[in-house]
Amino acid sequence: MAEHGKSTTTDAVYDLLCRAIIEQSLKPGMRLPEDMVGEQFGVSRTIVRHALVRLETEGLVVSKRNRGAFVAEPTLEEARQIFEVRRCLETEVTRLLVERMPRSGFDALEAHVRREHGTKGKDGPVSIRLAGEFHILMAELSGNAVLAKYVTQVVRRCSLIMAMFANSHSADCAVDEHSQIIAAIRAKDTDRAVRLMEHHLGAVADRANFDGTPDTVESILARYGRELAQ
Amino acid sequence: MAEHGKSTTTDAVYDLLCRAIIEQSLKPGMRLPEDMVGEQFGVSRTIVRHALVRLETEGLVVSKRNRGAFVAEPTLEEARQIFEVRRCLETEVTRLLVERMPRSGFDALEAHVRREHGTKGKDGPVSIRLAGEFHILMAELSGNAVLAKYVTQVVRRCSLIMAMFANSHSADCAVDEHSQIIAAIRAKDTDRAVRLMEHHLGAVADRANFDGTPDTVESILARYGRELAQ
DNA sequence: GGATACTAGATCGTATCCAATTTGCGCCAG
DNA sequence: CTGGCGCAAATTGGATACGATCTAGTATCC
Repeated sequence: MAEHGKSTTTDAVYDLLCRAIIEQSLKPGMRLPEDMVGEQFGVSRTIVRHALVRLETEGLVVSKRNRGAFVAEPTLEEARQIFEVRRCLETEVTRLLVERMPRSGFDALEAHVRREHGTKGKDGPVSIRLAGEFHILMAELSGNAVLAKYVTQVVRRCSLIMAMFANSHSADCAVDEHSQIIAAIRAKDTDRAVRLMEHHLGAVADRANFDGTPDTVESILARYGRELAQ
Repeated sequence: MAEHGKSTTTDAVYDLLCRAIIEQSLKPGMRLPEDMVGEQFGVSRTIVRHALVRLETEGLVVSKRNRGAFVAEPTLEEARQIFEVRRCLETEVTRLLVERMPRSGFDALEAHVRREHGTKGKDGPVSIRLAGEFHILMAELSGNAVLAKYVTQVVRRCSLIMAMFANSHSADCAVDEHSQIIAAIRAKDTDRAVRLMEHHLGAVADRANFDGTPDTVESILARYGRELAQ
């Protein structure tokens, strides 16, 4: 977040942890002891704490007083709230893009969709991350940096949620929906684009089996099992 | 942000700095040397840096590499973007409140409006803060904590912007608009409530003389003057 | 007068220390 | 064998000192 200056050490640690969490290398609920993290990355505890503070303000980790930091475990209620905000923000992004898509915007979006197709059927975490980055790219093209930052945060938390709740046949089918959204924006059809985006996000949320299915016993036990296995 | 634990020292420093910035005791562009801040509050630089990291991620301060932290000076373009996001988020809050305003919600809102009336014509910074807290209260009543957090951040940055750009007859006239919004929500008139909210935010933005007037020479000089006077 | 080199000041990052609190274990009583 | 009590270990929260690094402003030289 340092304005123009090169990436500071804190930023590097933050980025690494961020990616590790989103790709589910660090699983939800897992502890992040400052000593261990600092030792692994070869930095002091101070830096790790700074990175953890940032991750906490963005909702990817939660820290319990005098107990340390943990990878966030969003509850279903939190997940619902996050998706609500995400729908709100991304429909705005869609509206803005219909109005003012920058010149090379469509090229960038279609290039990304091609990359998504490349990982079709491959391992889940990476395709979840790529799917999220499509939405982040859209937000950045909107020209509103503040909006893009919030979309980035929300999409990342959604990636974490998807990693927790998603069924095996995860987010692949969404790639076609991405293409449709691009087409609607290109056609300057605001209503259709927003409707597609809402449907897309609704589908993503459904795929994470929200409404209806509350926590099953095995999912809870699986989570506790992971924590134990740590 | 610590979940249930008591407020840690970092939180206290963060809150103090936050209020000081919003009430414009710390003026935009002012330097925040870690030594000085820590000395004034009686805490070590470690704590101050944590608080500054949080304030930076929320956009209230910017830190330049090896130069330290400064109170943010939003440009007009940033201000425009922030207001765009704010309108998006707060119309969503309004829609949600029409659907699901909690029981004691109207009492809380009207009590706040009365407090705003109490400071009518008094000093600007405090009434700017109160006006902002009305919107934050609305967001909290929406029942979506994530949405409320983002609204809080955006409103705070708007308070900073208002403090920078607002003319002398600042935000007092907005109190009546607050009452009208409450009435529309109570009547479950979504369209009217959203329209009022958009008009209200538009009026707030106008009051900060956005569109049309770019930076005047005197405002720029005033800012540099403040920085020099530091 | 303008460009370069140098010094002063601050931050960034590290290492180390102490205090507070939580956890987990053992011990003991019933 | 079960339940509660208390103590010790581990970890975070926080403070301080020190070196490295970068910026800014000054001084110098052409």
